[in-house]
Amino acid sequence: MATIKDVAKLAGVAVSTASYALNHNSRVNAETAKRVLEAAKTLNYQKNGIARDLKRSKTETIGIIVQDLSGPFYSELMRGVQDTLLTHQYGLIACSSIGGNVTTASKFLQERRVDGVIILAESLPDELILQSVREDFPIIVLDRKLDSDSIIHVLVDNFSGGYQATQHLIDLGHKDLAYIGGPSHNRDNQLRFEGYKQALKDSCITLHPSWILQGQYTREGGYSAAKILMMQGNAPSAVFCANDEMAVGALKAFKESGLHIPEDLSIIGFDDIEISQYISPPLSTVKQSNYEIGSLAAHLIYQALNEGIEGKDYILPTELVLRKSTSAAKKMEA
Amino acid sequence: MATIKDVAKLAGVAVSTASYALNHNSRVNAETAKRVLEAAKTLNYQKNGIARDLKRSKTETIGIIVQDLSGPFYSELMRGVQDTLLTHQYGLIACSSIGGNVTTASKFLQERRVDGVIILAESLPDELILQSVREDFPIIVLDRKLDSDSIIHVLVDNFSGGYQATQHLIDLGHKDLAYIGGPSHNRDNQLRFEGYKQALKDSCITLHPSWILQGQYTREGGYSAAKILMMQGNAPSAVFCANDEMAVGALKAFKESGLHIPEDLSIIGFDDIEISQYISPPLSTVKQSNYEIGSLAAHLIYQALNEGIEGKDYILPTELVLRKSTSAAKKMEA
DNA sequence: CTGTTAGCGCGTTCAG
DNA sequence: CTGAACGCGCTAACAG
Repeated sequence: MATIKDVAKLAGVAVSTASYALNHNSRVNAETAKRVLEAAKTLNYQKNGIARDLKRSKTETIGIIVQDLSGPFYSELMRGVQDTLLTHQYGLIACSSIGGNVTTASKFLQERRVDGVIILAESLPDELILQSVREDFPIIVLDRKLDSDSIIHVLVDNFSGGYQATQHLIDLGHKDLAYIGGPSHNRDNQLRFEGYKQALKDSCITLHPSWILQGQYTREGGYSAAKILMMQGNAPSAVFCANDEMAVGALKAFKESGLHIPEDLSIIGFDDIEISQYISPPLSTVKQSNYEIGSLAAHLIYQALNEGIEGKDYILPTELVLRKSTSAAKKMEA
Repeated sequence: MATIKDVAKLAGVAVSTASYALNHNSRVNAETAKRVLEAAKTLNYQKNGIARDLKRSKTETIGIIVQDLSGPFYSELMRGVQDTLLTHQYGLIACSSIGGNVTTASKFLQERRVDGVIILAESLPDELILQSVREDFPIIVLDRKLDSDSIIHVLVDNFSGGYQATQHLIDLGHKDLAYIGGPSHNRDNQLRFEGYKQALKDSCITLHPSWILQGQYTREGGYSAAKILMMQGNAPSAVFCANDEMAVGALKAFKESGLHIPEDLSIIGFDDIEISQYISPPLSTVKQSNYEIGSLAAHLIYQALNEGIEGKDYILPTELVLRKSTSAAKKMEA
């Protein structure tokens, strides 16, 4: 447990000199520096990063709080964050929001252990975030909209995405449009649903309550929802699933029942997850660039830390990705 | 950026008193404590965790270094770690090993920012780990075996797993057993292969070199290996794939060639990844309990920190998971 | 029993 | 190249 003092003593210099030498500051004579470095090696000296951070009052590290470290969080998003921070020489550490408010999440948020945080954890209470607002501590929230202009939001335009997906089906001539949604309290889901409703409204199509189903955002949920839909008798001609996972499940259910996709029924998802392009037929979907979200979040945090920005909100557009699971409606009246 | 000093000043007490009050130490009179707490609230005081850690020389946080924060790392394992640390009131932060040795990984390892680390990142150089060995800093390595008795290893018994899988096929009457392996330098793969060879030997079955193939641990690799196997003419009656990914690929290849699994050919994998149970037929495989590994790792680190243990190594057993991709060999000679 | 003084942990950095 | 202050909170020892 050698400290810089030990190194200095062994090298026969002052602590300050040792510090300069160890940080390769040129004001130290090469000879001396070498002696210091050797002493450090001999003693197996390792700097105490905590002391350093304390003194410099910065950590050059950003924290990201995710719902569950063990869950499949958005990997593209994480990659975007990582890549961007790396170019700015910032480190990244992640923690999960589980465990009440004595967790690492609150350490990140309240105890200055990181220079800024990115939050992607629905279960983290609003209050905890709001309480953590303070000068010069950028907080980027990706999973909700909070009422504070010290918080920067990066969100996806879920409403438009839902609208786009629905409008696409309508454009193909579909009028009987089911919606398989995610958890009802989920904000993203609500907005996608709003988009769906608005699109129907704008085309004067009446919403059919029995075609509004819940699939919990899971593959199994989508599967069951699709089964229910078929059991009801009056099947729709197209289905908009609020995420791709459910769409995959629903697709399976429809295919099992002998329906041909997209000939008999069109299906569109949301998210553009990886397998969407591999399943058969490849899934049409609405894409949100998670990499871009992550990268933007990281970029904003860097800016906030180094140049300063006003707490602005960013809403990223969604993009329709058309593959093979949607096609023109059959002419029923023909 | 209020500090404890400001709080003390506002409350009209000494800094030490403020500290006691904030930590709910009973030696401070309730009245005074209340004044302090109020002052803290007024000033929106938040303790500087870094200063605290520095003084106490411990962080009560464990770091886990994974290959890639954005990749699909073993989620069950992470859950095991999380659960266990939580019960001991330790925090967990994760970082990835990418980015050279100026990364957060080295901050974890060398700068005392965490009380201990768990490593699950093949790309992290051995030297970096070895350099980081020091008194009272537990390091648990899950992905390799290092030559230092200050390092604790938690590994899976890959040899036995390979043996089990092979023996299972032998028990079913198979004698023509192919092996589709992972990267040859990969330790896990080597051991699984050793297990395979040993099992053959113990049953006096000669190893057939043209049935030993390489699939790089990827689905595509497994697919190609299976194709090659079939092109060779003398197809085996059973295949042991060193991981499930390759087994999935191989299965696809065999099915495409019109083989019926398991009637025409038995196939067994390794890892028990999630999709193994969903594919058709569900894959028989060798399971390693990742949750258990994670939980054990966390437990060991806690013990090392609080009670002390000798750097011992732990090898966890594997378990055969029989599903539908293996069945009795056809009687060729009948 | 309550509150205060003072030193510590460790590295950084300014004035000399 | 060095001495000393500093960042901030903790805590042992002491005084009232």
